[in-house]
Parts: sequence; structure tokens; C-alpha cells
Amino acid sequence: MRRYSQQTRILCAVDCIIFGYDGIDLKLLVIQRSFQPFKGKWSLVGGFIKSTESAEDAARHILKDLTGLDGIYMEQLHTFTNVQRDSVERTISIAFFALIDIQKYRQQLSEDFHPVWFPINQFPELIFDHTQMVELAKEKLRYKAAQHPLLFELLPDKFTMPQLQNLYESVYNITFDKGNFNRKIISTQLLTKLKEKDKLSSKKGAFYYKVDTKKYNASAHSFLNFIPRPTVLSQSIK
Amino acid sequence: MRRYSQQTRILCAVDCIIFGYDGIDLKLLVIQRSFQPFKGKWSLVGGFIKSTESAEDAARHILKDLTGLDGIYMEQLHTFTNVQRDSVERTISIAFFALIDIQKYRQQLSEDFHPVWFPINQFPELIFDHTQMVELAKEKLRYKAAQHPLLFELLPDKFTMPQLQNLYESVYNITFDKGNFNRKIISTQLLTKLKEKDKLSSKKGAFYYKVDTKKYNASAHSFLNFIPRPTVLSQSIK
DNA sequence: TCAAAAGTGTTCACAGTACACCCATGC
DNA sequence: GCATGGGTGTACTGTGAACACTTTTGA
Repeated sequence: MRRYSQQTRILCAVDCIIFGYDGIDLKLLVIQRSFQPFKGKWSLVGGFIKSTESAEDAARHILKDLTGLDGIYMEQLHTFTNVQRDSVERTISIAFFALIDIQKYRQQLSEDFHPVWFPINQFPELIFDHTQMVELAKEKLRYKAAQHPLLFELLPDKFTMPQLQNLYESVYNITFDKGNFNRKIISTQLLTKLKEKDKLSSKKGAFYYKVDTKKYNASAHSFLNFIPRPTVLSQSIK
Repeated sequence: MRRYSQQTRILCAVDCIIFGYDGIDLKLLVIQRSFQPFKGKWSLVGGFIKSTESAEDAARHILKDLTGLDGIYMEQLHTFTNVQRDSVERTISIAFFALIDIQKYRQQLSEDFHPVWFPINQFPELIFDHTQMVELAKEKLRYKAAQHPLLFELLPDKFTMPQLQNLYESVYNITFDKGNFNRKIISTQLLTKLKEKDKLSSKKGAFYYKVDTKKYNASAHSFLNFIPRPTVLSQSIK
């Protein structure tokens, strides 16, 4: 029965799986702990939930402290509650995954941590069940980005179609036909074409686009079907 | 920093959003509390997490106690952590949603609770943030069942195509063309056609099908696209 | 024989794919 | 002018939607 007074109170943490994209690979931000216990071990960024804040508040604070950025895309991933998951004390952890523009991040390095970006497929061993958290976050990112306009969060304010296509190709490890990709993205009407071109990666130059914030916010929850469904039978792997 | 000893310990609960289907409507199972605090108020089934069990263990126990059933479909929905959500004491709640075969359930009524099935669109006011939990669970059920073979969990071991179609129509509140629906379901190859017919709802009778458990388990995580995507523009509402 | 529900067949439109082709520009 | 990457045009194909049609059987 619900007898409050007789129940166990449990230590509650949040941990953040932070993704970034450097133009080539999808990256994961982890920190090397500079304090005990487990000093020197790699870990996700995290912290304990205070009595005055929700898990979302806690995660936001952590992200702000680490990156200096407000308004980072962030959502609850899963809550990890195995009795043995934390070897110091029984702790449950509410995991969040976050997407940030790696360029904005670079400008502001927090000194309290020692954060390092690793390619999403080559990151070091992490403490506790953090590796499992990352794997789940990767799955969820792929799952969700297949139908929702999510990956824009990883790009700068203006970006080109080839850049966007590269991002999708990195995330899914498949190649897309550029013509079909362009048309599909354009057809969502979520982007505004700018007059300016990026001339760094080609002679002709590629037009910049930016997210149409109004439409983006309005459609963030609807289905968009960016990625061909893996219908179990046929899928073109890179 | 991660100083374990100085941190707040928090009361942790699980709450279960239990769905059933009676052949006509999607139903929600709630209990009327027979104990203080909030005696007489409607509430989701729940309980506190013990120091010796995970949230999943706790949820499984609660479901078992309530329904007498093992192996119920169940998954984590979301963790609710607002500081003010529980008016007795700051409590976080890990919400689970569960799908059960309402027929099996009927055979075994637990006396410890006073459970009542309500139609999913007409349930009473619930304590704390339980209404919000139910709304989120409805959303997730619709979202997930659109692509995963999930709704079979709500049906008896053998069922007919018209029954399955009715279930989908209740969940999404749209009507499907029976021909197209049949073909779509058959094409998944997840069902085995039985020789037996159900003759209760028509003169001709409809063949029973059962889930091919092997294929079902294998494909539970792949995309199946049961429901036409609401492409923002066109959708046939009942 | 007729009504009612189960189940099949057929047409049509359109989205997704593949791929050929044109464009702009630096060297 | 030619190589390179950006971008457009187009034909083909398979899936999903619409709906007409056949089947079965109880009353």
C-alpha cells in the first residue's frame, strides 16, 4: 500500500547523451572525471537531482554549465533503475539525449569538466551503464530522425543541402540519391532558401538554407518519413 | 560535483497505464483508492520502488497482483519529476504502459484494489498528474502501433480480421477499407490462418487467425507501417 | 430469395527510385 | 576546356486507396 513514511528514498541522477556533428561524423560528448570516485574514467555528463528541481531542470542546468548554451534540443530517453547499476550506492538515472550545434559549442568551453568529442562508433569504455545509455540513444536518434525533422538541430543556422545529406548519410550509414534527397527535403517546406552560397566545398557553390522556425515548430510532432523504411527485406547499405 | 553523501534521496514510484479492449472500445484500468490519503479518488495503479527491485520489477509485481497475469506487455513510458506533482511528498514516478487481453483479465479479479475499466475517452478525474500520464500513453500507443505490431497484445489468442480491424479503428478513430486492411495485415506474414471460423457476428463467419509467435518476436522492433501516415494534408476522419 | 457481413479483384494515382542530363566555376 | 560537385528532368515501378464485385449462410 501507499504508506509514504515507510518507503525507501533513492538517490536520483540525470545523465546526458550529447550528440554533435562536425561535418563528417556524428560525435558523442563525454567527460573524463577529474574527481573521485572513478577519477580518470570516462563518463557521460550528469548530476544529481536536487529537491528543488525536476529532472528536466537538472539536465538543462548541466547542459548549460557544460556548453554555455540555452535552448538546446533535449528529451527524456529512458530511466535506468537496475539495483546494481551504480556501484557506489543504489541510484536511478534519468537519461536525456541532447543535440547541439558543435560550432556554437566550440566557442564556449567549460573548465569544470574535461569534455571530449568521440566518433559515435569509437568511444571509450564508460562507467556504470553509460555505454548502454549511449546505444539506446543512438537507436532512438535513428528511429526518431527517420520521421521527424530532428537532425537540423545538429547543424549551424545556415547549411547547404549537401551538408544536410552528409549528415543523414552519417547517421544512417547509407547513401542517398542527391536529386531525390533534395526534392524530399524541399517538399517538407521546412526550409527557406537563402541567396547566399557556400563555396568552400565546390566550385559551383551550394545555396544555403535555413530552417523556417514557424513551420518547424508547428510540424515537429508530425510524421515526415525522411528515411526509406527498412522493410526487413530490402535496404541499400553503404 | 558528484558527492554522493550530500545529495537528496527522493521517493520513487511506478504508475501503470493499463489498456484493454472489450471488442468495442479501448479501455483504461483505474482504481478507486480504498485507503488514505485521497481515499475514494480515482488513480492509476502504482506503488513505490523498493531498495531491492528495479522499476520494471516493481511494475511487473503490481500488474501481477492486480491481474493475476504474467508476461503482460509493458514498457517504460516517461518519468514524471515535477517537484510539485505529488502533494504529500516530493516523489518522482516512472510511468509504464501495459496492454492486456481483457478476457484473460476478467477471470482473475484482485480483491486488494477496486479496479474499473473506463472508455479511454471518458475516464474520471485522476489524482496528481495521472491524467497527463494517460494522455501521454494514448499518444504513444497510437504512435507506436502505427508502425509496430503492438495491438495484437490487446486481443485474445485467436481473433478474426474484422475484430482486428475494429480494434485499429477504435484506436485511431478512423475507418479502414476492409479489403486493403486484410491485405496489409496478411502481407506482414505475422499471422497464421486457422481452419476455424467465428460465426457470432456474421452468417458467413470469419476465419480465426493467431499470431505467429516466432515471426512476431523477430519483427517486434522493425517498421511495419500499419496506419496511413497523417501527412498533415489528407486524412479520412470517421 | 434476400440481407448482411466476409472476402477478392481491379483500376488508378502517386510517391519513391534510378539515372541521365545540364549548370556554374576554379584551375 | 575540362573536371568537379550542385542541381534538374524524366521514365519506371510498386504500394496504397477506392470501390465494384463475389461468396457464404441464416432467416
